[in-house]
Amino acid sequence: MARHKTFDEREALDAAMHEFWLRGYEGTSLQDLETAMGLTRTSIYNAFGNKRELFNRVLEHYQQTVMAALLAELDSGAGLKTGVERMLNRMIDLHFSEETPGGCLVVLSVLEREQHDATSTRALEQTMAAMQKGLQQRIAKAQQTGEIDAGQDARALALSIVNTMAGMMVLGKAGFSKTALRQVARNAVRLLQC
Amino acid sequence: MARHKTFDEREALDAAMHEFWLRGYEGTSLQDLETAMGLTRTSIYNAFGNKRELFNRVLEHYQQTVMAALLAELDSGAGLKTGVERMLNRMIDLHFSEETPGGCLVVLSVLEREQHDATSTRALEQTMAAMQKGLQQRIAKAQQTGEIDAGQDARALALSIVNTMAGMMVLGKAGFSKTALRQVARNAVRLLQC
DNA sequence: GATTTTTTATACCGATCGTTACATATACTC
DNA sequence: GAGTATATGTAACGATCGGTATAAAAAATC
Repeated sequence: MARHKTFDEREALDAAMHEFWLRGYEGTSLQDLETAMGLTRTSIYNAFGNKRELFNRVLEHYQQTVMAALLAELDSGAGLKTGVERMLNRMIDLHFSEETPGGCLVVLSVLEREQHDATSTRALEQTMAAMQKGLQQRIAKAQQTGEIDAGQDARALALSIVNTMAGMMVLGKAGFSKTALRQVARNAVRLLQC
Repeated sequence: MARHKTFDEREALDAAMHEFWLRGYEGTSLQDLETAMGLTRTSIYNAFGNKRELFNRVLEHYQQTVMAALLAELDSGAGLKTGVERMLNRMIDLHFSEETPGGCLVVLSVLEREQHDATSTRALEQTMAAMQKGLQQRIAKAQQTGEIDAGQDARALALSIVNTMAGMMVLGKAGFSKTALRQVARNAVRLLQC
């Protein structure tokens, strides 16, 4: 009977996710991953295949954890504006949290697209497109209930919110303060009320 | 009497700028730079010092060329809203131009801050802070002339514009269309009119 | 033409990269 | 305890990294 793995895959993915999130794909060496995951490279290769496949798993993990938490805030129940506000503020809190590297793994990876193959790039683009479409659907629904002015362009508003999310991650990395990001978030919500 | 350099420094900087803009700092090898600049590494080292110093010169060059062109649009004379609109549209055109890599060198470099030393990081942060302060001053002036509602927070508006600029560069790299980015730009200008 | 100074070219350095080959360890069944 | 299958550990691979040493080329003056 075979030996069982002595590590927790989810914890290992968490650790790898933090490294890629902090340093980017090529900026993260196998040595960095070994240290963070507490595994040797042969164990990493055995469990995940290669660096690229590990990254793709990490991206899924990011969507299922970090991004899912953002969507949970968006759908927290008190209306779209409140949901958007809560989601943007959660992103800000996450950025300034000592438990995460700051910024966004997807945003960083999209900008480092030269380092990624077609599979990773497609996954990244689809992630952002899905966020935009999800926002658009929620805005359209809020227009039906009368919470958002039906005269506004739902797609344009959704694009602006996604744009705000991406921009905030950049400003956060550029050293702008939490107060500054909160002002950006408030202005994004104001756009929904115009 | 000494031999003269046989290359044009400005053209060399342009070429290096395109490489760093496309691939990022560590993603750009000396080999890439040699090919793009048409120089051997000993000439690059002779003229610029080392890779880090070349990058810092490239950043200055980017500010003096690409970013100066954006500011020229901002200050093109027909009022702040028109100026902001022209600047944002110029960024979009630049992103989709076949002559440039797309995205923004400053935004990319800020996100890749793990790859940069304190000098480069400070220069990058100061670049974005200067843009925000420049916008804030122009907004305050437009409030004095009555073009912008004096009740609006100039700093918050400036932050939102800078955020929009950064976000658009990310969305551009994420594969969103020119039409989509134009909608984001329009919404940013609408915020000035609220 | 010789000399000087500087530029450019070529080869090489030590370090690190992602990955693989091979060895060792170990969990589990019989 | 032996055997099997799998996990983990160690060493090494070829390639590439940024940078340096040395050689060759060339512009300009004398």
